[in-house]
Amino acid sequence: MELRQLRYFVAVAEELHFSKAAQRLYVSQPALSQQIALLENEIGVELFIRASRQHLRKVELSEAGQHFFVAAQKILQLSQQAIEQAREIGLHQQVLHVGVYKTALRERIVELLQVLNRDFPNVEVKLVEFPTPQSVQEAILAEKIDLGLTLLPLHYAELNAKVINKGSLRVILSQQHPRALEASISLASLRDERWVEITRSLHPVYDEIEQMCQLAGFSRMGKIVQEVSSLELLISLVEVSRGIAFISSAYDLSKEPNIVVKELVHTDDSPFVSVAIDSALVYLGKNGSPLVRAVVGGIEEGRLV
Amino acid sequence: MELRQLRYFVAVAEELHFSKAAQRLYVSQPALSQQIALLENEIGVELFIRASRQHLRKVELSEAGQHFFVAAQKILQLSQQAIEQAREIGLHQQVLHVGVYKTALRERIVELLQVLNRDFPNVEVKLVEFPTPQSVQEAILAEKIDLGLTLLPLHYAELNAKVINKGSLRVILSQQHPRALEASISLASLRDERWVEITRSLHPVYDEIEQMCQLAGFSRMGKIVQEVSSLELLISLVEVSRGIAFISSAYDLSKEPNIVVKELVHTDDSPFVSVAIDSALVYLGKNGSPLVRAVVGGIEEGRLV
DNA sequence: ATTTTGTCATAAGCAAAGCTTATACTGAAT
DNA sequence: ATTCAGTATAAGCTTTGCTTATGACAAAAT
Repeated sequence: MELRQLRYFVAVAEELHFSKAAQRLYVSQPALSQQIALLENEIGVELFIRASRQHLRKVELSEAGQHFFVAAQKILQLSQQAIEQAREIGLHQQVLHVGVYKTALRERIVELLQVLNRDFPNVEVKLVEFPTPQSVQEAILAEKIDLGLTLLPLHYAELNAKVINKGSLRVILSQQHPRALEASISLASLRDERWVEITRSLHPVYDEIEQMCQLAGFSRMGKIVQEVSSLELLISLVEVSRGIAFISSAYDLSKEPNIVVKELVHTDDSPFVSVAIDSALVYLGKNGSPLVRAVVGGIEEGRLV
Repeated sequence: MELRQLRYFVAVAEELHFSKAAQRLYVSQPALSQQIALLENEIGVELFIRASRQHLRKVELSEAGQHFFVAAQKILQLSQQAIEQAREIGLHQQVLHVGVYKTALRERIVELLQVLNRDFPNVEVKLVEFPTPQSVQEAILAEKIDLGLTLLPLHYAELNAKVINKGSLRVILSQQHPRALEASISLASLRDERWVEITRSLHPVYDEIEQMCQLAGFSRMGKIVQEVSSLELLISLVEVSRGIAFISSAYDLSKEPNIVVKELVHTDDSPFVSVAIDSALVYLGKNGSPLVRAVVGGIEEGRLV
């Protein structure tokens, strides 16, 4: 018997529905059925009375299943407590320095802080802001911070990354822009626009974007009317219709009143290779502290994303 | 976190020694180290202070590890109780009919009964004896018994088997036999002996043995001075020096005062293909009851063998 | 001091377990 | 009858865990 089977069993017992429980557990329904069957075989007792048989429309707990349900809940609860207790003792008053790329990724930052607060309540988290994605990575190498929340790609082989948000490239326009009301926008149709952009040296994927445009049949060379050093400035310039701009979907712009965000659509006459702008947790590959590894591992389990 | 990791952790915490704990768990030491490392990573806390560092000669529990140890024991105990409780409710007053091949396999029978008594105390076990290995299998097919403890090979495709004892062929001699004191015996050196044997129709591997002898360069044809219908009689005849006989290592003959058991040894001038006489639990492949499946599964886990 | 021994960690390859997609089955509703 | 909802079964693939072999490191022995 394994705890996974107890987790699965409890989910089914609560939902009284295999498919729904499977969804909740983020696994397929057959995987769930299989694990429950294994559990029942090991115990030698049917825990559920299936919907198919017995002209029932719902799954029901058998008598043995009802008792097992209570026991399983208790075991899972104790397991969780055991982990938390060990953390409380072992990580007492530890400090975790987290470097972040600007405030722009604030959605992710908030989620990360919530998870840390829930799972590692005794760890003190100190946020440190950095101006560029790469500067975050440098700070990790220099061991000034334990963990970084920043954009890929990685610039150093010594670093590991766990992607937490698969970002795609979007276009932002001023509300006054003639195309602000169009439902969809293809890349090729932007060939004659004027652009604002982050300075190339600060830009993680400047060249990749140019490449993408070339594939769509045009170049932004000479059409970038202004280069700026910060995202805030970039957004402000788009707001006042200085030009339009590319921006990652990782940024939440819903609170910018004069900005319209457009997804780029693939069309037959305008196919293109999209540029990935993934946000990720970055940390030292070797000699990572147990705390950092636990945090990184826990992120995926709690399905932050 | 999984229960396996807790089981491993408790073993190490009790032994304070990775290698010894690994032995007790029937796994290799690296597998154990790996699982403990995974557990520590998930929790984010070192549970042990390793022997290598800190000039200690023993592994020690860290402060967090000590508390986790108590919790882990409790969790494992509750898990066991949950299974037992479910069995008590679900298998209440069930009867398990176990067919066995004679009393000859008595060692295995005793072990099986002990396991059943420990893990399924509410199940009433009824033993039924059969005269031949095949008759046990027939009784399973006819659903007269739920489970059989008998010798391979299987005679019906509908049956499944779980080997619990890999038997090899041995030779028994009377204590008066001229070779009774020899340390080792090769098959080829038995070419001129006189044999007693079980009647061919009752014998599971009569032909295989003849084949094996042929490979060793001789035949028993005409040298079998008597065929009998029971093992007891066979042994008695060997005792009174009527001849010698092959017998499976599955049988315990230590209490037969006038019998000497000899392992067959491979030598360069007497190589041979050994005949397997494996004892196994046999049961219906399809539609096996949960109880039967749990029993068969539990055997391996408890390492009956 | 150097070698040997004891102990745990690491590495690489392999076997087993679990997961996913696709499909079959079963009773109920239309 | 036919469709629908819900679960089981099957087949293939991926991940996990296990094994054997090797490395690192400190203590004990020579």
